Amino acid sequence: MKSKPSRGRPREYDPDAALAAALGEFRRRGYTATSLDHLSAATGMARPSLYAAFGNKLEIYRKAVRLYAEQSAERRRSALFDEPSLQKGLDGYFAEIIGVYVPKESDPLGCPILSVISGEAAADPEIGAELATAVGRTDSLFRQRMMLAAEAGEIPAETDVAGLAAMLAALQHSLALRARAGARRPELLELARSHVALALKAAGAGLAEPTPG
Amino acid sequence: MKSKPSRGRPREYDPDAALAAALGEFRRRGYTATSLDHLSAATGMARPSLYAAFGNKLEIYRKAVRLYAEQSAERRRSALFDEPSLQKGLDGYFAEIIGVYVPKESDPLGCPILSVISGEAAADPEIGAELATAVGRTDSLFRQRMMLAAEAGEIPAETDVAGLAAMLAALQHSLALRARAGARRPELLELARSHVALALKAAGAGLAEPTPG
DNA sequence: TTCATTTTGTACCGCTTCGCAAAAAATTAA
DNA sequence: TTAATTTTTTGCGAAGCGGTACAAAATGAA
Repeated sequence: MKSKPSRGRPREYDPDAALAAALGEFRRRGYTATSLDHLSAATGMARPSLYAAFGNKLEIYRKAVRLYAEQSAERRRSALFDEPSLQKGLDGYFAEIIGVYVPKESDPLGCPILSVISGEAAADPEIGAELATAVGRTDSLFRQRMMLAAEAGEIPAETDVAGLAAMLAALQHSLALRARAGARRPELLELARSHVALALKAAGAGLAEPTPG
Repeated sequence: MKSKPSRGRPREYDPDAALAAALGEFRRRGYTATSLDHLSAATGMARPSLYAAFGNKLEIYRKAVRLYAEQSAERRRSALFDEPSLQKGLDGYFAEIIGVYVPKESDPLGCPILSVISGEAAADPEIGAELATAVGRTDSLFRQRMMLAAEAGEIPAETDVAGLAAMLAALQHSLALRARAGARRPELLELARSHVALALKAAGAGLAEPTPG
């Protein structure tokens, strides 16, 4: 990670801005349908510059996604873990997610990963691995939160933690898909609220006595 | 729908078999990444024949999907509605779904609709409409079944039917995605079982007294 | 000034894409 | 046999694809 190579012609683009613009193209068009020319136009970088800076198309996508994930991960984690109430934490988490899946300035675009590379995942092992990693990340996030909830007595200790976590992951998968199919924020927010409420009801949240400590 | 045009050179292909082969290509490669040459090789039909028989790429996909939907719809409907027990009906339905999403002879491929055109849905309005239609079909299927269950007293009459149906649709969306990410049958079957169990628990199934009539 | 270094812009590579025109082949009807 | 009809085959054309070679431009260092 060289910080500032002082020699040579200074670059005219901002790498993070370029990656953000690239991700926008991928989200709108899908992975395969996005060409290097599209990326070149969206970033303002000539194709060779793009290649020199980030690598080939898959690497551009991966770097763009990594940047997006890093930028949004903290907000999600905070919504989920810094809120004492489990229900409020989940509602906040999904509100955050929906805000990304349905950008204010544009049509619903869904998830930059789930909604974009699902079509290519079966044919390209590298893309398949990318998708599997994303799914696994969500699963483990929810499992962590559910285990904490079980320890804190927010849900009964005998709850099927993995099943409950999977049920919440399913909500996320469904939101991504519905956004991709054109659903708007109010519809998705209502869906998330009722799904979370039902999931917590299934877990027996509120029926158990909180354990001290 | 002309049945048997007796005149002219007889066609050498079976239209339904060709569409099934085409759908296989779409499922493996994704919509955009599947070229007419791929379809030509898979069906054994030359590109102009393909074009003359089914139309352009999108029409080929649509016709292939319609054939698939017609062939699998009856099995799903039967699993869901012909089984008196709600839980068994749902378990049978999802077992059926998982059988399609993870074919025995090949790697997991996911849903021929949800997993294949998600990437293109935001850029192409026609494909977006195709995806929205598929999502809506699943929603209405589950809503019908839940309303019947409420009427039959299998779940309390005051149940949030739409929310419960959406929760089951979310399971289907999640199964499609997980299959696309490489998940195998046992994992998905276990996931479906626990999701259905939790959903019915949330609905309060079994806690209400069945109403006669 | 001169050189080393880095980014940019032009032009091109071989290959694939979708779509179609036109001819050849295979059949039935007259 | 001849004509009419339908499908298959061949081949093309204009455009697009991912990727790269190479020279021009812009900077700091010597």
